[in-house]
Amino acid sequence: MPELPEVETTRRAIAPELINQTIEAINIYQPKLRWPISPQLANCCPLEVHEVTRRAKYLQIHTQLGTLIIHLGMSGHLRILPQNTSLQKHDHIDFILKGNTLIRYTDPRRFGAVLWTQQELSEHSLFQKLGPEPLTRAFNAIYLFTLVQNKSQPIKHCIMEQKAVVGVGNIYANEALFRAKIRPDRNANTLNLEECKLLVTAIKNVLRKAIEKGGTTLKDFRSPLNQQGYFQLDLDVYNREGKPCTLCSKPIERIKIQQRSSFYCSTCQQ
DNA sequence: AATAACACCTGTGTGC
DNA sequence: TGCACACAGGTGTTAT
Repeated sequence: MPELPEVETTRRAIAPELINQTIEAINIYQPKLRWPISPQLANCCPLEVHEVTRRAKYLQIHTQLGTLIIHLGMSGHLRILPQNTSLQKHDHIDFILKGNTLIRYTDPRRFGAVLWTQQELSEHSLFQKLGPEPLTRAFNAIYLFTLVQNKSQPIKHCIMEQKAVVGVGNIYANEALFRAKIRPDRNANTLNLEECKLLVTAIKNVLRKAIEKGGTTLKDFRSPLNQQGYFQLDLDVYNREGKPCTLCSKPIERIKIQQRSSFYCSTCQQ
């Protein structure tokens, strides 16, 4: 489900519920996520939340004792619910707030993670190898052009790896490459500076627009307030195999790149 | 060291 | 209906 726009949409929805509030209890129903949930997690309450931030696709809930780190994996989501809401299949964790609210973590495939750390986040292993945030000046054409020089892999994989840049997943990688008019299977080191500039701009624009629209709801993405996203209405190539290109009407093609479905227009993208 | 494939897990859709 | 298989918004680990 979640790439950067969906994670950011989630962050914006839960932040007002959490900031300056207290998590009074954490109920764990299923500890087997990507990494087993530490038993310590249930024992650290009450937690006073100071701030809710995002780095790449990770949510960071900062408290007086440490930080909760949440990753939604492929199918995870958070919801804001009244405390009497009954549990359903795949509900794994409840964060019980003071008052009548809880925040519930649900994740059918359990590729996501909920971690507790008292480390400085800059020293945490999860954040060591991440590239720059896409919506900052650190992610720019010269940076990407320099990095791409010794990359012998498809450019689509390069921008999805969370090393050249973070937050880009399969939907937005396809969409950004279409907007930049670059084929997803181009070897990264064949991009010239101008193409890097177009790609950087396309990534920034597509992510900004998707955040504005509350993310992409293909199937089941909902914000914690149960609102769907609307960026799927703006998709040019993702999941549009055989449908006409929005620019030239030629049918969109689908290929596999590093095991992931990749969609492009063979006329508009070079 | 860089790159590609695999693994984790459940649900859904398709074709026989 | 049932079954087998492909596929799904991610990423750490293992193999090449």
